[in-house]
Amino acid sequence: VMTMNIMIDRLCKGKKLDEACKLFESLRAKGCTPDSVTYSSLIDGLGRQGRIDEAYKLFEKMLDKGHAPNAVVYTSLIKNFFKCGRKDDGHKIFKDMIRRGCKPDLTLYNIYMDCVLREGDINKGREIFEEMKQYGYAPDVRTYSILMHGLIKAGEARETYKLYYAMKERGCELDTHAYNITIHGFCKSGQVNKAYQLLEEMRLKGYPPTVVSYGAVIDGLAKIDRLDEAYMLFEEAKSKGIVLNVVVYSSLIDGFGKVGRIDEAYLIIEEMMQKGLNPNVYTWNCLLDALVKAEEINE
RNA sequence: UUAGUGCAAAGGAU
Repeated sequence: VMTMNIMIDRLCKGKKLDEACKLFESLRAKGCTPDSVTYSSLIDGLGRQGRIDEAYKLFEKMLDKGHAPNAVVYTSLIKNFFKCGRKDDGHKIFKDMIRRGCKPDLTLYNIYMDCVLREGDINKGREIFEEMKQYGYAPDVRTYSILMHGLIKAGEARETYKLYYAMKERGCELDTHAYNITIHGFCKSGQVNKAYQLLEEMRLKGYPPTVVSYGAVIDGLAKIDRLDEAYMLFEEAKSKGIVLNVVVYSSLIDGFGKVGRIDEAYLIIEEMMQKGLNPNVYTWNCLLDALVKAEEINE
C-alpha cells in the first residue's frame, strides 16, 4: 500500500491527477486496500486542482470506509475550500472537525489562520492565534510569519515590532522568510533603519540577505525619498553577487522618478535592459509616472 | 514525511 501511496502522491504532484485517480480505482483489483494516507493524498490532489467537491466526496467515502479523519485531511480540505473562495465551507470543516473530536494540530492552525488572514479577516486571524496558544500549541516561526504577513497586508504593519520581539523572546529563530517579512513590516511602519539593521542580523545569524531582503529595504528607502542610500544599497547588493531582478530595478526607477531625478531613472532602466532584464508593465508604469511628474514640474 | 503549512510567479516594485 505504501508503494501505491507514494505513486499516487507523485502523480498528484506531477499534475497527472487523472492517472492518480485511475490508479486509485485499480487498487482493489490489485489486492490493495487504500488507507487513510491514500485517501488524503488524493483528496489533497483533487483540492489543489480546484476540484474541491470531488475532494469532499472522496472524503465522505473515506469516512464510509471507516477511516478516521485526522488533522492532515482536514487541513487539506480547509485550505482548498478557502482557496476556492468558499470560506463558509472552510469554517464549516473546522467546526465539523471539532465536533467529531478530532484535534487540530499546529500545522492546521497555521494554515487555517493563513486562510482567514488572506480573506482580510484579521480579527478572526488573531482569534485563531490566541486559540492555538490556549490549547497549548507554541507558535512556530511559520505561525509568526503568517500572522505578520497577514497583518502587514491588512495595513497593520505597526505590529511588526511587537511580533518580531515576541519571536525573539520565545526563542523562535527567524529564517529567511521570516526576516523578509519582518523587513517588509518595518519598512511599512516607518522603521526603515530597523529594516536596514536586519540585513546585518541576517548575515550574523547565518541567513544571508536575498534579493527580496535587499529589494524590500531598497524600496523602503526609496519610498521615503532616501534615494542615495537606496542606490548605495543597490550597488552593495550587486557587489555581493546578488542577482537583482525587475522588481528591485522598478523600485529604484519609481523612487528616482518620484523625486524628479528622471535622468537617473533612465540610467537605471538602461542598465536593467543591458543586463537582459525586460521591463514589465510595472516598470513602464513607474517611468510613466516619473514623466508625468516631470511634466508637471515644467509647467 | 508514504498525505496537510509561511513558496499554486510565494515573499519585495506600480
